[in-house]
Amino acid sequence: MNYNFNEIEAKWQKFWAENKTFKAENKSDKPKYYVLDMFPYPSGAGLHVGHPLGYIASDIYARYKRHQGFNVLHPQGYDSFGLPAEQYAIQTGQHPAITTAENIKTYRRQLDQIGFSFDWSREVRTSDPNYYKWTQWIFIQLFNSWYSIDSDKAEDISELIKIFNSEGNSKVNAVCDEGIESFSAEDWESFSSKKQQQILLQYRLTYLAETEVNWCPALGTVLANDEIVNGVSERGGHPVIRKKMTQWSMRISAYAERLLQGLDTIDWTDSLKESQRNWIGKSVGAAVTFKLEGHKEVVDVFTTRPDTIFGVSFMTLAPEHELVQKITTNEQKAEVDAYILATAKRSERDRMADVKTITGAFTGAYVEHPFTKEPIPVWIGDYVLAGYGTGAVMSVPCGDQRDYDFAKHFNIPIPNIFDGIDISEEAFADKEKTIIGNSDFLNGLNYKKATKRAIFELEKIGHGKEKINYRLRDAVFSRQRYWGEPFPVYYVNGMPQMINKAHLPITLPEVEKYLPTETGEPPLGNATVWAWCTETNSVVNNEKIDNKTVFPLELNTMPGWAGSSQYFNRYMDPNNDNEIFSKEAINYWQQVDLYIGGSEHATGHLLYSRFWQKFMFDKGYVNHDEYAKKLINQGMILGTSAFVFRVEGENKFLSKGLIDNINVQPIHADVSFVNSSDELDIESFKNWRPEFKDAEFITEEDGTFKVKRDVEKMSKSKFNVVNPDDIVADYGADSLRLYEMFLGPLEQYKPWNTAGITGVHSFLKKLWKLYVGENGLKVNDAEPSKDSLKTLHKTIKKVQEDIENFSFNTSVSTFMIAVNELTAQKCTSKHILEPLLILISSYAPHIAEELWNQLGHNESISTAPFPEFDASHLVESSKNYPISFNGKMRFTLELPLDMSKDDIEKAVMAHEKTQSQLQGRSPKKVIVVPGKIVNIVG
RNA sequence: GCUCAAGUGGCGGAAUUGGUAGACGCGCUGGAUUCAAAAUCCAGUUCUUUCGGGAGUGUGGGUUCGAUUCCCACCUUGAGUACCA
Repeated sequence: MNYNFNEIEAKWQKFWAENKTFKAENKSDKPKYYVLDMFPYPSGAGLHVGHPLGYIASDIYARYKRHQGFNVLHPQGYDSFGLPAEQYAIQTGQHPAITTAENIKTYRRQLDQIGFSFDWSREVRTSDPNYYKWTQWIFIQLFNSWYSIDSDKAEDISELIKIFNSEGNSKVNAVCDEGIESFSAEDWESFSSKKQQQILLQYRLTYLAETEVNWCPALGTVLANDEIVNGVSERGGHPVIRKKMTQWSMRISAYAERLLQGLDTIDWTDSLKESQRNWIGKSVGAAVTFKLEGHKEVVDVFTTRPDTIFGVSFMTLAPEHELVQKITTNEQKAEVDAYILATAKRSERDRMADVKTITGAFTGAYVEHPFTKEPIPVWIGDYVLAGYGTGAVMSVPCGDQRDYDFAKHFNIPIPNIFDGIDISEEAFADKEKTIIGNSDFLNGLNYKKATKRAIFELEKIGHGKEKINYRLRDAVFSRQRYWGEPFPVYYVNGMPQMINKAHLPITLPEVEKYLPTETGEPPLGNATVWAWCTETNSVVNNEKIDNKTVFPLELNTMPGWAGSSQYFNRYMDPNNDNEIFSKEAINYWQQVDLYIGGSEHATGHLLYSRFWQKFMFDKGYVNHDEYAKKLINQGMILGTSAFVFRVEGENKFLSKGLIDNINVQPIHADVSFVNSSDELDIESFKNWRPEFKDAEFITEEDGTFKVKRDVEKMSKSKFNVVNPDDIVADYGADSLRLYEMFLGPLEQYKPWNTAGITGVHSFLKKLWKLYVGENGLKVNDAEPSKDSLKTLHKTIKKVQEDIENFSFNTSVSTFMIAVNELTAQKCTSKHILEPLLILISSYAPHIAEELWNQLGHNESISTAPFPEFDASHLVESSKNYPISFNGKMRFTLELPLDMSKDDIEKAVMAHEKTQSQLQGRSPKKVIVVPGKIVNIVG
């Protein structure tokens, strides 16, 4: 009987599906464990071997936890809204829903053949109306909330209205828009309904505001900051410009501090936490107000160095700063206008690329120093960003290199306020070594004390206060796209209203064109049949829109991250039509215990979802304000591209060794044309593209044509994609699973090399032979040998440690060693081979399930308990214990057979004592590692 | 520039708390089997050597009886971020 992996794998995949082996119940006597994967976007290209890496790891862990007696939730779904499907629809007219459904089918087939233990009864799709109904519902909850600084959480908007009614807004301490006018209770009552709505909008957690956005004309939509790479769109590489538009925004800035603090409570990788910390960008300092001479306005700045306030020799405003026009004197107007025009012309990209050139202009205006009352000139310069802080800085050239360079360039004085520091060459920015001088009441103080004192003095004269600034901006939530969640919003007199929950979901309408309308409205403006409102809160679904009586609906859709921000909670109760999830479900599953996914979502999905979770926590829907206890980032599997070299200007190809000094152009060749010795199959390559048909190929002396190999990201355009379908067909899913783990540490980037898979494949064949001989099963009830018991328990220990440390690569080696040893020992005992199978079943479930079944078990191996480790089997049965000492010397200690671990330790200790006395040293500690040599630590 | 991660054979990578560096796999070399090939099995495989050894985990120092592991400085690569006041 041979190892027929294709037959075995199909058989057990069918069995698991039919018996719902991995269905998780929301009630159990067992402890719960929730293992989550980042759900995939179902792209048209299907899966390549890099995609399942994280899923294999999480599957091993989920299966391990089941063996340990946990009730495991291990769901999977699809993040199925997104731009590629829409772009495809624009090009072909094919409805995104259709292509998405097809892609999902392919993904499902590909995932199924790898043998994952997903509970598919809990599948979610973000583009499914039954799912995005709840995305819309959360949006409404956010709209109906504001952030109270006093209670430090989201509160219901009705509470805020109550406060406005009774005492106005002067005592309201909220995270809200800047510059809201204060009003009394009487004022509030006198306001029109529209004015009241406008004011409330400035407090809501999701709000409509005119914001400067990243507009991508080619894609016809706005993009979030994390969708832009090097000034062009991540998708397609189109140019992006800044543009003012009315957009929905999420007030994530309200949660900046909690998002930062929460990082300390979760077990995520340090590098990922660090990215989030940088993205949130907290800086502690002071807000300082400078009076403008001859104007009633003031200039507010934010600074992290209030201790250097006496070093201020000029102010710098961003060119876009609103005061610039007002304060510029007539003499300076021409120069300032010219400068503003010049900077406006420069794209964001140019500005980023060229940070060395110092530019700026003097406005002619002066502010007054709050303490010395000296006049300070006000400049504008594009090194000050309009979007950060207040868009204005107090420039301290002696303490900040940029201010220093600016001052040098424009011959502005550079007063020195540091004791004993030479600033003739560069600014001095070392806070630790700072001693302030030349600064009135701050003289002689260090950075910390001077900062405290400066803030105290500023507060005293009403010119400033302590302030914490965050780099984190509110997130723009509108997209001018078709293939996304519609907003549950309609407008009355231009003011947004929420559609009643009873009418949800507001489903996507059919449109003829997926491009924006001719008047520039988003694609949903093309709909002629859709949901519409005849009067407030009365929605008619899917009828022809009657333009006379209708209140218009929001035509934007939500961004990609909307659907992925609560999916992990929806998995707990995915088919619930009445609630996003039941109380029972969330109380049982609580939160994700282990989350595995890529680190590319560090400042996107992984930040937004934490924000929504904190909001859901504030509203009492969930029990934890962090949803994922532990997160692991799997590294990417890279492709090994193959390059052929074409002589510049000729249709002639040179083998790798012949290039020398000839001018050649490297061209990607499909990796399927290249064998493991890097030789190109010239015929296949010629037939690949018509232009290569008649090309000339110059081979090496031995007649082969060699390609150059290079490791790159796996991608269709680089022709280095390896399809898991082919691997499964040739070697089986178990081989694929083992090999992906064997490639290297989970979190590391590593290249794929199909040639190496023979190693794990032959391991599986050996494993099969260990159990099955020519006449069927070889396993019997024989007493296991000491050596076999040792092999087994060594393996149990190692594999358990490996899984708990997520070092899946080394357990594959451990299995190989175990099978080799047991084969050499001619082990046939079921007391060894049964537990071994359970260990392997997490990694290679199909073969394990088959052998388990042949051993006479009717239940799936996934229900078997994890074997217990017994250290007593690991005690050396050999007589000799080599002792490493002093690097060079070795002692051999003779000990009786079958000594206990403690006795060995005592014996070694005694021996070591005499030896070390001879050496003139005394030992501190003796370590006995079962199964290994004895170590002495001095 | 800043932050983070990582540098070990021809390659992917092991090495637990500082204790025999290179497990395991690929590749390569030799052998067995075969008419032959594939497959399988066995042996070898860090470098160097006068066959006694010697050197060796990016480089240079340090701590230690002992360092791939800890400390300091530097170099290289990768990732993220970028005029953040």
